[in-house]
Amino acid sequence: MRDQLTERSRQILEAIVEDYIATAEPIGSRTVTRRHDLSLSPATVRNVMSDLEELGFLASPHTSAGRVPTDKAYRFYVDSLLEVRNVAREEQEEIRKRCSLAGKDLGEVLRETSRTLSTLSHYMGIVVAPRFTANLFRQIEFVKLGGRRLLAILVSQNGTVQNKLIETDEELHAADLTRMANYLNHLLQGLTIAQVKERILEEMRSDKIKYDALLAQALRFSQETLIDTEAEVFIGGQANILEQPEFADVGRMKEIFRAFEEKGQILGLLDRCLEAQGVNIYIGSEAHLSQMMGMSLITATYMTGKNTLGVLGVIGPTRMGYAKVIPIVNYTAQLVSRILEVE
Amino acid sequence: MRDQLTERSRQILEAIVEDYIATAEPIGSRTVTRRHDLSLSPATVRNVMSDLEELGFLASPHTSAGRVPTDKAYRFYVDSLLEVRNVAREEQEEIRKRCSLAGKDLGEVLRETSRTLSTLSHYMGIVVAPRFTANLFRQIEFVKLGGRRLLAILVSQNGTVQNKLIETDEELHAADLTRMANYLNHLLQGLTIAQVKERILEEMRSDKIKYDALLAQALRFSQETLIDTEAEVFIGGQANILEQPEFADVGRMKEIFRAFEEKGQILGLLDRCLEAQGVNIYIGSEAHLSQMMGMSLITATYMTGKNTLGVLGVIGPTRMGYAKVIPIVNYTAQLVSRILEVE
DNA sequence: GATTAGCACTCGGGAATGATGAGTGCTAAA
DNA sequence: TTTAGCACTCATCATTCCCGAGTGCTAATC
Repeated sequence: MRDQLTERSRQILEAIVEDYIATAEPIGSRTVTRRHDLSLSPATVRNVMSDLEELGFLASPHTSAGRVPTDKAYRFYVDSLLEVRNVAREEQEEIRKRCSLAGKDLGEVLRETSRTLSTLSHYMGIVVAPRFTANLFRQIEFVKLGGRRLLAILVSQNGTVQNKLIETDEELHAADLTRMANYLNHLLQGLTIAQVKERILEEMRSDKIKYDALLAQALRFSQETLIDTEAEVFIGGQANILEQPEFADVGRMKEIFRAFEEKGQILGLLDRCLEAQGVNIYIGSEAHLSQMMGMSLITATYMTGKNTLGVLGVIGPTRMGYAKVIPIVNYTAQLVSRILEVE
Repeated sequence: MRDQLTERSRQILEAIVEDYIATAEPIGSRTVTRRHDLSLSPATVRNVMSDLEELGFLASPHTSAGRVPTDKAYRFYVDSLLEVRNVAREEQEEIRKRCSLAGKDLGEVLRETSRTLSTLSHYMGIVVAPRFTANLFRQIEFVKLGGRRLLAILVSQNGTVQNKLIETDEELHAADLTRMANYLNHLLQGLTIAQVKERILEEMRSDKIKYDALLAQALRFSQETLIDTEAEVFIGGQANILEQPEFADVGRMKEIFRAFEEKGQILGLLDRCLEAQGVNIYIGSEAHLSQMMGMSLITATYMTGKNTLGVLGVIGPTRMGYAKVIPIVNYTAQLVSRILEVE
């Protein structure tokens, strides 16, 4: 791909992409020569631009309106042209301050992180909370509520809690509950939640269980408690995106907001980012999602040690300040990783 | 107030309010005579409308544009003119289906309730989750995590859970934790959370405590666990409100979305609704909130027995289908009450 | 006295018009 | 290969004009 383009076309393409990112207006040949010192005449630039259009890097909204980068152009720009900046001191400062623990619980930190991503980028910030499954099992407790209702509380190593209301067939004694909890805590010590699930299944098939109805019940309860709830997604600063001129049109805006109200829609995409470690970029059509037309997604995974926990990032128009946003996302991910490390 | 107006003015005001609710366009004298059979000429209607403007019920956007109801008119309409409809069978059906428990936890139910309110009304649905303080204490547990970190888990009668990560000065033994939990569970049995807070303070001052550092610590921990987190607010169907013509303007819309991103802003208003039992209506300026200009809020409290738990409702433009929305809000509140009753 | 017809007046919104300017593609000269 | 020149396109913006819905006032009518 790189060699289809001469050095000169590359320069011109870069100029157009950057100008368009800055102004959101179609770029004409004269504008290019005026704003960048290429020592070329507009006519020459016109010829080059015509070639670039032929190759699919540029498109014209109408005959006399200059040209606009395509998704392909942004992709080329991000892959080959972009010089990633550093995160400015003050921005580092702000991220660190706003994403700190400071007595907040995990949910609050992640919500605030999504907002921070949004204010710094001026687009939408997005954070997917760690899947519970990635955690280490710590302890399970049963609390008797009124009647036959039971609350199972599952605590993981890092202090996240999952609880589940269980309706039992018959009333259970406190002593029974203690026995069940002891049994499970012993059985599941030190495993990841994913392993816990397997161990429960194994144990259910074992002989020992066949003769002890109580333990069998304990296993069923713990299994029920572990039913995976949908991953939590925090989307921050939706209002910020309204500043962008591409959403001035109400219809477009309505679409966007509908899309993000159903967080599930975009979760599949984010799951894909979760699999690939590090920074991930989807530009417009690359996401293969109709709601993402004209939008780009920049994500980075956050992790403790070598365990990927979750993913966070920024969603904005394809005309996005990649050079600025990519390092911000990256820096934030690393910071969140460090915070959860200490946890 | 009622007697300032003759029967005829009342009819005309009602006609104007209803037409305006239906069309969102300023209503002129001819329109009134055309759409409602009052057997009056436009000229007469004009005179009446002029009087109504004088009295502050109507306003004209500009000289030749018909008239628009003021907040005062809506208030009068709601108080004196409105005939509250019943909730349609299918709507009852939908509310019941979507707000059912069906294995969901409380948060999910309330979130779905806010969405349901939104789809049925075409405005924004809003639900404030029960304050933890209103619950009955059931049990407190301490779970040791790594190092000096401790997780306190507080369970209420109805199965809601509040947990808090606590950093201790020195490492505690499991036996100590059990003793602490036993002490607290015994001490706080049967109290409401609000009472629990008081009891902890009392106990801290008692003599017994002075000679038992462990119990003193237990009290401190429980106190920390009880620090009230902000009430959870679910706002559903923000996108639905974009259908309304009054938000066609992007600037207005941006304002709204910003206002509701900071849920805290509106929480004060909702708290006021919480105090008054039953249905509450704030029309435009009545809320004394700049963000609520041009918006109305209809709420109803939900409760178990005689305990008010929380509040739910609908936010939309002042030009709102009160006759339809009020019963929907009311019905939903009753339904949610019933659901939580069984809980 | 209340109601209505008539009339002059206001004003926003939409259609028509035209100027402006940014931009293009093509051709021929440098 | 590059560039100057030129004819052409088209969105945008301001201007103008007209239309219609609406108003307030006055005088005639019930």
